[in-house]
Amino acid sequence: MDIHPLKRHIDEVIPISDEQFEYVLSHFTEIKRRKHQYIVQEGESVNKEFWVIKGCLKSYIVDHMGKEHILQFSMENWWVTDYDAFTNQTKAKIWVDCLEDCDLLYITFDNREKLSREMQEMERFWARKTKLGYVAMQNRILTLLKNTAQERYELLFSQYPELFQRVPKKLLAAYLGVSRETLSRFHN
Amino acid sequence: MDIHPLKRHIDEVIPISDEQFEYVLSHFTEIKRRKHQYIVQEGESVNKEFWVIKGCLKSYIVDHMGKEHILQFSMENWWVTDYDAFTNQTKAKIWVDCLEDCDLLYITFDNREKLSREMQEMERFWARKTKLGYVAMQNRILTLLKNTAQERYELLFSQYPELFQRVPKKLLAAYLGVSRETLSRFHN
DNA sequence: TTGACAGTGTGATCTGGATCACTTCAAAGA
DNA sequence: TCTTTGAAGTGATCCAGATCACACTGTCAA
Repeated sequence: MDIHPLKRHIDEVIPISDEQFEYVLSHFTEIKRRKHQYIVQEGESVNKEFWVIKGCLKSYIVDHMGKEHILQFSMENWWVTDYDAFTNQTKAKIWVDCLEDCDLLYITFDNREKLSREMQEMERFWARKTKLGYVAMQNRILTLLKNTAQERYELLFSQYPELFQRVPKKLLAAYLGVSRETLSRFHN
Repeated sequence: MDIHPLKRHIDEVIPISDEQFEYVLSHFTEIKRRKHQYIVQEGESVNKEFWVIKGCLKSYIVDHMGKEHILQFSMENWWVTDYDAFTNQTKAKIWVDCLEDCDLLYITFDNREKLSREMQEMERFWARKTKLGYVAMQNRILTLLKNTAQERYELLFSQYPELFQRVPKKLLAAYLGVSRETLSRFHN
């Protein structure tokens, strides 16, 4: 019998029983979104955190020149929302939209708080996820400080080769902080 | 009577009783370090997290050209360690050293785990701190992607004017990802 | 008192990567 | 089918910021 992908994901950090997982899952809602649809829009309040069952999304801001800067790509098993707006319950400063048709699970802010209070396992699970995210952000800062554009490109390629199959190169450029023309001149 | 600065700091997030705080504090140790001394060294294992009572420190890496890249400055009321090494119990990839004589409190990894298990308030306190740190890292990434060197300089100045009094400008340059010569030509 | 060494400023030059302009190709819609 | 739109490559030019070189000042230790 199939294990739910979210259970498998949680088990990697903190093993929980089937009963516990059923309870956890009852706090989530499944939704489908099509390519080009938004799940977070700048200026709106954000009371959902999403988990990607299937698909690929981008989180980004648009600067005053109209240029996109990508904060994160989210594929299968990734969590995504505007964490600033979500954790501080303020208005979104970023956009999150689907690069492909997506199957998603979401949990509301209130349900997340509730689950965290009720189950120390989930509190610890999310704490651990946030720590790992923090470290990942820190490493990205270091990469921006110490590596050239081409080195950053190659690092991304070695870490997430599947991204290069699924995402247009101009978006990779917007993630790496390079122009699409310069990125197009790399490697090959 | 004086409130302990760490209690004041925790209370800002989650109010706790004096008795609870006494218990929390019993898990910390106070130490003093002089200017130029390290509290975290690359290659060593990291089983302490520090809280700054007084002083100023820098966390940084040294790249293959011998150039310093600063991840963070830590002043009064800041937490600091190599979080990658600390949370994953691996070897440090960064250096942390004192820019001034420092008074510090530290908690060991085991005591932190213990406190988190025993007091949901502390688990929540640290969870919240990590989330705020995550958001701060994210904003720094966005700044590196979308702002010019001069804009980053001005943003830093408006956010942490006291840094400019306490820290040599070449270190601010190493934090902002600019050469010290270029930084020296900004503003005045 | 006298080096030696930070920290800082500033001119001159160089360069990685941005910007602009155009082309080709493929997929999507009417 | 035709047309429009987006992805991607590439040449030509430009520029923010790096690098190199040097000067000036203050501090600290022998």
